[in-house]
Amino acid sequence: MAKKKLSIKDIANALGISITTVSFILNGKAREKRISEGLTKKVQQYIKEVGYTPSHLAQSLRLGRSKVIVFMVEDISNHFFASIARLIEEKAFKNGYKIIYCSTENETQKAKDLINTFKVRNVDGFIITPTPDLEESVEGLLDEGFGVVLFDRWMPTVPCSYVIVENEKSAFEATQHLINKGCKKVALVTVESKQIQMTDRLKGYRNAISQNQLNPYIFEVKFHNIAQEEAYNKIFDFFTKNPDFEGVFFATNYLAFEGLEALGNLGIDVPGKVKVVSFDDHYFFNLYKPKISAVEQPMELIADKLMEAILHQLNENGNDGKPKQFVLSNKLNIRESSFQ
Amino acid sequence: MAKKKLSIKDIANALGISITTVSFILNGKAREKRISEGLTKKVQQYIKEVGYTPSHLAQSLRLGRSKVIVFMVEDISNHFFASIARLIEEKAFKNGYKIIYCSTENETQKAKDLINTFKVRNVDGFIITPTPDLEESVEGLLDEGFGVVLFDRWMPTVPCSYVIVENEKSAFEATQHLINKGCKKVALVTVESKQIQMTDRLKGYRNAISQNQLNPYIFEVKFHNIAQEEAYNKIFDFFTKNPDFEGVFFATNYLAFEGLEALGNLGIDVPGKVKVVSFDDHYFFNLYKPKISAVEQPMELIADKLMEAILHQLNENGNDGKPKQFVLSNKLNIRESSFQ
DNA sequence: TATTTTTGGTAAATCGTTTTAGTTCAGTCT
DNA sequence: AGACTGAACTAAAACGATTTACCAAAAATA
Repeated sequence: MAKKKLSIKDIANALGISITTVSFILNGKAREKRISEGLTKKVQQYIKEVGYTPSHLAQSLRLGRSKVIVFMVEDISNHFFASIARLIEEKAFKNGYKIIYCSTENETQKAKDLINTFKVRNVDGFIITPTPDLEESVEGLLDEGFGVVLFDRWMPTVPCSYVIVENEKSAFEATQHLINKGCKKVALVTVESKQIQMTDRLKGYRNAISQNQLNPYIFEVKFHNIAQEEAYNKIFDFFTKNPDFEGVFFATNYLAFEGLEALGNLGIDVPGKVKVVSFDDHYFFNLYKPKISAVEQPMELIADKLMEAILHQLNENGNDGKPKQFVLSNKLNIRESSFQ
Repeated sequence: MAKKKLSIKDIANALGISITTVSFILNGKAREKRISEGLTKKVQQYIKEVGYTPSHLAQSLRLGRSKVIVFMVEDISNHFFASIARLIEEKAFKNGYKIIYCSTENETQKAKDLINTFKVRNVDGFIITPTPDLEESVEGLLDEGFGVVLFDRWMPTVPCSYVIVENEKSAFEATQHLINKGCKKVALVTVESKQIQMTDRLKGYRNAISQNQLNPYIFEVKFHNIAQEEAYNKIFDFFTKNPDFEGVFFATNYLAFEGLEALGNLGIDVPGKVKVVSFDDHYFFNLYKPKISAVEQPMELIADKLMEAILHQLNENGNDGKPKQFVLSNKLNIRESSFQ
């Protein structure tokens, strides 16, 4: 026996007044619109009594904004993205926003399709980890007045808000750390990707290597959530053919997981023979034996800044039109057991 | 220069016909409503040309359904829930639904608040991992005609659709496996919770123990995402005081992670001295040395059935009013290295 | 030819809000 | 007394769709 939802009209009828009056009172405009205090109290009382709440759908239609933000990431089941999702959700909620999520699998076409779908659905803003070649779509969104904030990666050619971390600097530090610990032959295992967050990590590695007059050894893997096994096999191969490394810097934690398994199965002692550092810290790195050092991204801060940036854009008044761009610092968590 | 979004009225005006006609054509009712084929084609052509798509907000308001499903779990950043989220998202999308997520932190009040918020927002359905004492709220949702599917846990007193796994059976098997491997003193480490998914696992453990005429050793930890350290400390304490166990069954993977770390730090050999099985398989159990055996839930199938159940309820025609209740089988992944 | 049926459409109500532009009535000013 | 002011509300348009009920003209039937 579904209780019918009350509408503002029901309230107005029940009290014998007009819809307009109720609406004014609901929106706190009673004073301004000269509704008498007596009536105001009476209406508020009645509303509380019957538990009326306005329809957000109708409001959205009327006001042209839906209070929905799309959180579009590479893969929502990925630990990093899921954690950010969790933090974002809470902050969004506090500001009256809901979050819809979707995963692009880092496929440009899928990202474009998703953007189109949600544009139509009257969402207000997008938080996006852009896939390759998404510049046009993002520019389109901005042109059409949607809020957009990129994260994890950005687009040098698009003047858009973003929240990223110091990939190059942290990759440099991680590599330098391996070198400081005495590694002469230090490899980088990274994904085959032209995306800026990856090329920056590559740059950081290269800089550290060349500043120490060492030779770079770069191994790129096609990495896909689906193709985990392939990644493992490739890394296994790599280590089989190059057993003389002393240090490896993994550009993502998933690569590190596969790499550690490969090293383990090859019977290579970590950290005795090979020392390891990974980008993107993970609960497991602390649990694993030996503990693995890693670059930790400031999750809470990322989420904070994402919210700040998107709210800034969605706030008609506060929005000065300028994109907000944040570059945050990471923290290299050194776990000495991986270097003893 | 924001392109103004086209409305059905714009289309009608541009072609000098009525809104009604356009609407009929859009909804594939041209034949039925006797719109001539010529005009139909012309309108379709024009719509394609200018790229018009109807406003979902307006449709929702008019039709009373929003094509939004809320995915309300204990914690979206948890690997299990995030993985289900990922699968659900895809399936929902294919059926024209969007997913909004939120985390309850397993707090009853927060869950109730979220339910109220979303009821008001005109969502169509809820997929929920219920917190304790949520019966009334869920009954309320059902009364008001929302689609509801519970998962991970269910409520014996509420006739609601659900998708769960065979907790008791798998816990039995896991415990029996430890016993088969020669463990005489087998402990259960579980969370302090009256929720059915946990009490079922407890039951399974008890059954296996008593069928083998052994003594049960049950240790309950207050577990909270936030209180990880506390869990670790308690488990550490437990093992310190009871160093003579031969087998431990962890009722969740997070407990196992903390437990393994504690065992490691105590210098207790796994699996030499203590053998371990965990509920809820995880990527990491395969990576850990030694590999850890675990009960794997059928993620893909869970997501499938969740979608099936919720769509069944949201489908006016197909809905026979009966709740769909699925109890799925798990798989015990035996990783022999943890038993050698 | 007069009547009915079919064809091809349209006007207007509706969903639940917000907001602009009034309206009514009592009191004040001159 | 007549004009004006302000207080306290309200009617109606708008947001963008769907759908019921209706209509005019042409075709079919009697």
